[in-house]
Amino acid sequence: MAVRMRAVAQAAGVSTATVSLALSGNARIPAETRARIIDVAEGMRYRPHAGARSLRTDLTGSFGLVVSDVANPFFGELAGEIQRSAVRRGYSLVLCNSDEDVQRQDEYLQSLLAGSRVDGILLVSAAAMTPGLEAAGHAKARLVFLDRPVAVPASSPAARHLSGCPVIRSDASAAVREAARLFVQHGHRRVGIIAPPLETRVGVDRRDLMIRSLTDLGVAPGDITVVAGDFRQDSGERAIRQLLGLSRPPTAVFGADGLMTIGAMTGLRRAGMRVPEDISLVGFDDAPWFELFDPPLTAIAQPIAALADAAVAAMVGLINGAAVDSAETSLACHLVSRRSVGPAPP
Amino acid sequence: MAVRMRAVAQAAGVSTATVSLALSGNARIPAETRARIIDVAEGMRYRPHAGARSLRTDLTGSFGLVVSDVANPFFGELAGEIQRSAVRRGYSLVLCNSDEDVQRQDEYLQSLLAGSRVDGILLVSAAAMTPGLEAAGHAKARLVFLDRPVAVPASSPAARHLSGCPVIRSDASAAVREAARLFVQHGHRRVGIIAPPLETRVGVDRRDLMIRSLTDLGVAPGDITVVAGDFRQDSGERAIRQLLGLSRPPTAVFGADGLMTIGAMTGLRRAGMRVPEDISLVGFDDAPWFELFDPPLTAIAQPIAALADAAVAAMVGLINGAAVDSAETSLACHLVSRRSVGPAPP
DNA sequence: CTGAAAGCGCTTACAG
DNA sequence: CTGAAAGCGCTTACAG
Repeated sequence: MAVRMRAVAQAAGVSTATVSLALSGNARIPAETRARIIDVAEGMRYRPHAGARSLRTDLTGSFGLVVSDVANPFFGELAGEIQRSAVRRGYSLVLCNSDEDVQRQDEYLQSLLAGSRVDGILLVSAAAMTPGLEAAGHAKARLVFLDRPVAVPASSPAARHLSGCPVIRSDASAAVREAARLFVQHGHRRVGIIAPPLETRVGVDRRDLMIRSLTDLGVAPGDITVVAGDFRQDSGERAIRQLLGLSRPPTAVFGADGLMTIGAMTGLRRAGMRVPEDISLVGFDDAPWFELFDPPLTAIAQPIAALADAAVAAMVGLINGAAVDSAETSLACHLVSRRSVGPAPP
Repeated sequence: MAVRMRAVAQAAGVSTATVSLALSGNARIPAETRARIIDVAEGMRYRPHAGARSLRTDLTGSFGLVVSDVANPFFGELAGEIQRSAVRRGYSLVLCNSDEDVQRQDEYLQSLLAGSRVDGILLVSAAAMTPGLEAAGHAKARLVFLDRPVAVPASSPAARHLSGCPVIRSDASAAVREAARLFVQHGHRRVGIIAPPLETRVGVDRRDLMIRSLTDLGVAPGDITVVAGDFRQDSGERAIRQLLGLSRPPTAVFGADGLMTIGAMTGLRRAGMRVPEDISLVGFDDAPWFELFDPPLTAIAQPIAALADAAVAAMVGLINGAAVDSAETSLACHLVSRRSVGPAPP
C-alpha cells in the first residue's frame, strides 16, 4: 500500500542501501546522487516504515507523556505544548492519562518501555515512588520528570539512574511570596492553604513556601491552617468546607493547585461566601478564562510553554546521549493579579 | 535491555514459535503448555516489541488523534476520553495538534499513515477537504471523522473510500431548539449567532439549526444576524463587537462554539455589557467551571465520553475489518441551564 | 504436538 | 563509488 524503500530504490535506479545512506545524509554518497535520490523519495512521498526502523535502530522517534488527565486545563495546555515541541524536533507523542492512579501509571511505563513503543517517557508522577518507576530505573529507561520530582530511596538499585534523570519544574517561590504579601497588605492574618498531597514534593514545597512567606511577614504560624487534597476538584471543595468549619476560619485561602482551586471556588459559592468580601482567594494554574469568573480570579501561572520545551529538549538530549548537565531545571511562575483578593473582614 | 521472546522461550524450554502461538491463544497449543508459557512471560514482564510486530503484521496497535488544540477544553476532554477508551481496547494513542492549520493536518496524515506509525486516524478536520485527505482516501487509510464531517467531491477518485469512513458527531438539534425557546420565552426577538466557519458542516448546521428553531417560534429571519468566526477565542470577541455595532443590535447571542463563546463573554465584559441584564448569552461546549463564570453560563454540552467511545469503537471496527454498518453516528447534546439568559431589555 | 525457516523493511558493516 | 548480505524480533505457513 504505502511506498517503501525498495520502490524508491527502483525508481532511482540504485540499491536500497544507497537510498538509506543518501537519505541519512551519509557523506559516502556523492552530493549529486544524493540530491537525485532525495528528489525521487519526496516525489513519491516516501516515509520510512517506523516499525522496521525501530527494529533495526532500537529507536522509535517517539516518546510518551504520562499525565494525570488532559482534561485538566493545566495538563491540556502542557500536553499541547509538548506535542508541538516534539514535532518541531521530529518526534511523535504517545499520550497517556494515569488519572493519578499509581497502578495505571506503572502499566503505561511497563507497556511503552518494555514494548519498545517509545524512546523515553515524560512523567508527571502520581507518587514519589512506585514499583514501575523502580523497574524503569533499573532498566535505565530514559525518563524526564515533569512538575513533580520523585523521591529516590538511596537503598534502591535503581537510585543511581533515577537520580540522574532530568527534572523540569516551575519555581513558585517569587509568585507565592507576592501572593502572601497581597494577603498581608489587605490585612489578612488567618490563612488557609489547600495543598496538593503532602506525599508529593509539589505539595510540601508549595505549602512550605506559603508558610515561610507568611511568617516572614509576621503572620503567626498557629494562624495558618493546611488542608491537603488529592489534586481532584472534589477535594478542593471538601477542603474549603473543612476550613470554613474551623472555630476561627481563615479570611484568605491559597489554592495551591488548579483543579482544587476550582473546587474551592465552587465550595465557597455553595457555602454562600462572597469573594473577596467575605473571604479572599488566590489560586494556581492560571487560565485565560479565570478572567470571566465571579470574581475574576487572582492566580499563579506556571510557565507552561517553557516547561514543555525544556522537558522535550531534555528528552531529546537523553536520546542523543548528551550528558545531563544539570539534573533540575526550575522556571519561574508569576502572579496574575485580578479581583479575588480584598480587605480582610473586620 | 528489555525481555524478548527468545528469552521467554528459553525460560519455558520451547521455541519462539510456540511462545508466539501460546500468547496469541492459538488452539494448537495444549492448554497446559499455554498456561505455563503465559506464566513465564508474565513473570518476566514480557511485552512484544511493537516495531517487530508491526513489521510482521502491518498492524501497530495504535492510532492517531488529530485535533486542533488539546488546550481547548472540549478537545482536552475529548482526547482524554479517547485515550482511556483506546487503552481499554488495548490501543495506544498518538496525539497531534493541527492548530486548525490544513498544512499541518496533512503533514500528520502523511507521516503517521505512510510511515506505518498508526493503524488509522481519528480526525477533527480543519477543512472540509484537503490534499492530504484526498491522498489518505486514495490510499484507503482507516479514517474516522470526529465532530466535523468532510465534503467528498464526487469527482475525486478517493470519494468512494472517504464517503465510507465512519462519521461520529453530536446532534445539537434538540438542545438548540431548547435554547431558542429559552430566548423567545424571555422576549428576545433579535438574536445574534456566532457561528463556526461556514466552510465546515458544523458551522452551517449549528447556524441553520438555530435559525430554523427561531423562525419556527415566530422570530423574523431579518432579525437574526450571523457572524462566522474561525473557532478561535479572538474571533468570538471580534464577532461580539460586530454584533454590538449593528444599528439594531441583538438582545440575545448564541455562541455556537466553546472558545468563541469565551471570546464573546470577554468581549461583552470589555464593552461594559451586563449579562443577562443588557444581553443574554447561550454558549457551546459546556465545562464544569462555566458554573463559576459571571454570570454562570448557560451552554450546550456535547456527549463527549459517548462521542469518544463511539469513535474508538468505529476505529477498532475498521481495524478488525468489520463492515461499517452506518456511516454516520449522531449523539444528542443537551442544554445546561444556568443564569446567562434573562428577559429582553425593553 | 512442536520446531525450523522465511520474510516483513529497514541500517550498516563488509566486499568488490 | 555502490551493492549483496546479515540481522533486529516477531508471526505463520510448512515439515516432521
